[in-house]
Amino acid sequence: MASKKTIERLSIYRRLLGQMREGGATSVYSHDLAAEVGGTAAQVRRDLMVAGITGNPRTGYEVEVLLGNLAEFLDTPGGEQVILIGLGNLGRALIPFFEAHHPNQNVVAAIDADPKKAGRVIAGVRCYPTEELEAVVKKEKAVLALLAVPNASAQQTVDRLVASGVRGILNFVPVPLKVPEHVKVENIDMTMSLEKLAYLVRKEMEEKGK
Amino acid sequence: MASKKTIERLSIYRRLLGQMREGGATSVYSHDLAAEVGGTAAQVRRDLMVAGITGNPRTGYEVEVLLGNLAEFLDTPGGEQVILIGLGNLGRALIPFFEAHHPNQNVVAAIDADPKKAGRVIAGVRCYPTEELEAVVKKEKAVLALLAVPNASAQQTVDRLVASGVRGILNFVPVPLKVPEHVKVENIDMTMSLEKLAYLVRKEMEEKGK
DNA sequence: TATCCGCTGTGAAAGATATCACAGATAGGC
DNA sequence: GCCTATCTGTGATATCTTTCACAGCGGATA
Repeated sequence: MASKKTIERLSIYRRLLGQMREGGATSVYSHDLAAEVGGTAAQVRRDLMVAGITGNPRTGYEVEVLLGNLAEFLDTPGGEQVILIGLGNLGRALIPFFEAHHPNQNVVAAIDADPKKAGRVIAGVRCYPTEELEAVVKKEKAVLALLAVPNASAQQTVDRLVASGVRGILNFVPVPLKVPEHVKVENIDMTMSLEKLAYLVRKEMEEKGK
Repeated sequence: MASKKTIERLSIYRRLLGQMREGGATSVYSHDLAAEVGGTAAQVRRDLMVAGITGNPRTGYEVEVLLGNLAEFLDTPGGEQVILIGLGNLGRALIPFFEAHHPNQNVVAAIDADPKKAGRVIAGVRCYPTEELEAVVKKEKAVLALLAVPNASAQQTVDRLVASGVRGILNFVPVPLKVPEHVKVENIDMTMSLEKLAYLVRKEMEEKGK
């Protein structure tokens, strides 16, 4: 029912509302949120409508209530266990990043091909060798995975994750993954994003040239 | 003319074609590319059409030629200089990542608030203190920036980048940035992506439940 | 209690994106 | 040299997403 785009914005609204609450805000209008995220008020209202959230025609939305509604809509009760695969530069950087921001998704273990890393605890997360991937996924009941391995081993790692029961993969590897229908993949494609940015900037500058 | 979505896919096609060339492929059909990226053949043809690229009705597209056409369409001749702001865990991980994949965008310098890092060379990139941001942007003719600073300093850093002449920002900070019209921002919002993934997985599982 | 103002909730319209489906092209077989 | 099978290029169509625009509500005000 709710489109991907809507989910993305709801997540962003929530984060913003958290900051607004810190700042002492108790209620917001759709146009306040819109201004913060650079969208339109109608869009915000439509998104909230899709999530079944309703405000007050005179006072807008109560921040506290809205945060509760968004959590109810977006979050899985109890949260999810997340396993990190690949402890290269990027993989290691991801741990503190997600720890900091995410109460509802928890990085519970890491896997790396380098046997020297097995048994070590990196940024609070225990590391295991690749052989134990299946065992760790099952023991920790990991439903989500962060994939940050070398390109060449991405697909075979994914196959093992899927076979072990992982249902969602946040993919940092610039390779398209093949997964069965019931498994979801979200790609974080930094090199593509940088190319896109370069293209947009060039077009903008050509525009100006005319 | 070409939509953002189209640019994204063209960039992905190109990367794939590079790999295919390694694998010895000399020509591809639209449905080959489609199968690799998980799209439709019509979509691929339409994208290439938008880029003004044309194939042969009998033999498809010649890999070598197609790569050339895509480079001509996507790349700025001479490439772009990129400056990295913020050398925390994430920032440091980004350098080798982009070095590896990107001939056309070059990370030429880094900035960090920690004065201990100034003067050091990290992963081949020289680091400067924050005071020198404007000078470095100008000296290096940086047009693009990678933003990986703490949330609280994101906006003020962006203002300085924009004032120095940066035209595009790849933003890793989970805060919406305010920039003037002529500056482009692409957000890499990992925490949002993880939440989205969690949501999609939950929905999928509920679906199955019924 | 009655009036007013500015917000929400939402059908309807517009705009953007993806898919369909087929005419036309062409390499290869005969 | 002609026929065939199969692909491209692209109007037309369908679907998805955003925006418009306004009825209706509800608190503030007097």
